[in-house]
Order: sequence, then structure tokens, then C-alpha cells
Amino acid sequence: MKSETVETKYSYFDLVYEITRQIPVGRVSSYGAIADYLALGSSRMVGWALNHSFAQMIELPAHRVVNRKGELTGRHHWNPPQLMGQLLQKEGVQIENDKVINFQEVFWHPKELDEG
DNA sequence: CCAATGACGACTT
DNA sequence: GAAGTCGCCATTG
Repeated sequence: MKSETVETKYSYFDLVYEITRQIPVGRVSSYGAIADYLALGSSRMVGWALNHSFAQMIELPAHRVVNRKGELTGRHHWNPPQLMGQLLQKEGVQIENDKVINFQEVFWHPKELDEG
């Protein structure tokens, strides 16, 4: 398959990338939050888009996107897998057992872009 | 075209 | 509140 087709056909790829780029340092967001903001109707699409961002080798702070529980479920797609947590810790996000400790405090929702 | 899969989430039991 | 079930939508075989 051609990756070009994907880029051309599905604009929400770029939307997901945009939102992910907007996540402040030291904060994290969730697939559901992004999916909700973009009205994708499916949080799976967010992870799917991020997964392809690797294949396209796009510079993206995908490590700031975790699932709704704050777990680093995407770490298996990193190289090495523990890099995801390491990057977050470097940014000030406390990680323990592959999940964000103070998830509620550092959680960031894209709606904050509209609020200011 | 049908079945299985996935970096998920909400609901029900 | 933990475990199980269904919904979600696009990709892949």
C-alpha cells in the first residue's frame, strides 16, 4: 500500500499530529480526549494515527499520549520500549510501573486550546 | 466481501 | 471496584 494514499484521504491524521504537537511539556493527554476533540468517534483511530506517525518518521511527542488510565500502553511501539517513560520523566512527568502517577494533575485536554 | 486486529473507552454485571 | 462485554472505525489478510 502507499502511505501517500493515507495522507491524502484522511485529514484527521494531520489533525491528530497537530493536537499532539500542542500538548505542553510536562503534561499528557489521552487517546479519548483527542478523539473527542476531533470528533473521530473512535479513540482507536488516534492510536492508529500515532502508530503510523512512526512509520512516517514524523517528529511527534507521541510519548505524551497515553490511555485514559494514564498507562503507557504505547511503549511497546517505541524503540526501546522504555524510552517513552524516560522521555516523560525527563519532562517532569512521574512514571511508575509504566504509568503516570499524578495523571489527573498532568492530564491535558485539547479543549484548553479553545479556552486559551 | 467476510473475519480478525488494534497505542481505546464506556457501560454492565 | 474489578472483570467481562460491546461499540467504535479503519486497516489488513
